[in-house]
Amino acid sequence: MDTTTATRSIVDALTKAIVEHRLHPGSKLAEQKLADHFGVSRTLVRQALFQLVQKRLIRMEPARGAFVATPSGEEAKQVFAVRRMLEAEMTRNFVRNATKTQIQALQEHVAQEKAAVQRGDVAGRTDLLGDFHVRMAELMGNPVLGQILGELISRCSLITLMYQSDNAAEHSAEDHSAILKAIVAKDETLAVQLMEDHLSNVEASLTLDRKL
Amino acid sequence: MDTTTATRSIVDALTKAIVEHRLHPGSKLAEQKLADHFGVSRTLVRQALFQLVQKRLIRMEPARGAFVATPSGEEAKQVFAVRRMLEAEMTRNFVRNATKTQIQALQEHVAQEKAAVQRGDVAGRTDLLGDFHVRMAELMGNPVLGQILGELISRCSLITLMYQSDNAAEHSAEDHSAILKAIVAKDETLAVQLMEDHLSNVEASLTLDRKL
DNA sequence: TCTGCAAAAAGTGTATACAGTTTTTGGCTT
DNA sequence: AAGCCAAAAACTGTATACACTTTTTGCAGA
Repeated sequence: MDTTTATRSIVDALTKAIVEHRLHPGSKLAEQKLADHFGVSRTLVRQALFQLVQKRLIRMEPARGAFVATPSGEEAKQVFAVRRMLEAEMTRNFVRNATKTQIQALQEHVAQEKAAVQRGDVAGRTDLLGDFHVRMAELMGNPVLGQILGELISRCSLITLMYQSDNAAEHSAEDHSAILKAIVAKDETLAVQLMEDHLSNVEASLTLDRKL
Repeated sequence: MDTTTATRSIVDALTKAIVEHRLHPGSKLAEQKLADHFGVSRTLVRQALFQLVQKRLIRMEPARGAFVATPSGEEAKQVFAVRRMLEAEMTRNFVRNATKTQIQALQEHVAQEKAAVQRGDVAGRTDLLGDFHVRMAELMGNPVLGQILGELISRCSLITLMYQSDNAAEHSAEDHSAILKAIVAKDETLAVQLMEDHLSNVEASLTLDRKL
């Protein structure tokens, strides 16, 4: 197996674990334990950890090791600010250029979201709600944008875990539905506005200013 | 020295070399040679190389090694598209919120650009022209945005080297000056428009569709 | 029981070793 | 002289070794 693949699978596994909240913010990530778990040497684990540092999902302290990241409230606001910039324009472009097939793909996604909400599947729901945004970026045929957004959204899953005050994020599925409706109606201004509002709502539902 | 610092300095040195065109797209980066050059073992060099892969400045081929990236024309367009999204909004926010001190800082930067252009300092000019955008992002007090933009701009320096057809980018200093003038005049719409046009001009000055 | 401290254990940071692959070299054939 | 193949060299991918740092453990003293 080439190094890229081996390291990549560790990065993916750890990313998944963090995004799905199986690893909590602040948790220690001991290299040897991870190495044993994945059946490889520390070398590959370290390579993976360094990549996760760059994705801002973990931090490394000199001689103390790696820990799941604990983004500050300030950082959270910045992440949301960038997301609004990117996703507003993304939405605008989507309204202008999306094909029927692409819109249909998004509609199916939203249907899945609703199903997850209805059956109380919290993990699946969280996953799908983030995926909505990534999916949209991918459909735009701009992988550069898709990758940046994907990373920002990963960070958001840490942020929401740390700062969620209530379950206001449950409205997200409805927000997505409304955005999609505006897209279908080719109402560019409304779709953009709804997307911005949606992201602001998610941010507002967090208590980013609480003291630590 | 903690690992972060050691590896970081290698990443920075290689980044600088690539951005400043001392390492050309496609060049082989042999690990042992780099290790000897930096006076460290291959271990640290490899860590640095992996980070550069994530920054999209190099690519690694299985069992063949690392090479300076050769971004495709398509990728270049995507990078510029994302830059327009981010920098348009960044400019809007800047007009709204920038303090006198911040505007002054940008004015001094533009003055430096003009000086570099006037004395024919190509390397310094290229550096400063990219820095204008990074500086603006930093002044906005959003490091998350700053970092993303910084990486996109690094990639642009590879892109411009590969696809530059003429020296149309020489107009950039004037563009920056015009943008700044609109900012001073608090003309939000104009400033945003000029920034978008500026980025489109830079992109248009490249021959991104040429066959390889 | 609680505090402090020293020894031991565990963990990180870097270098090196080694297996497997790719590239280069050099000679042999045509 | 050009092309081809095998041996050698160079290089990558992973594991391991080792020095140094941090954390834990366990015991002595108050």
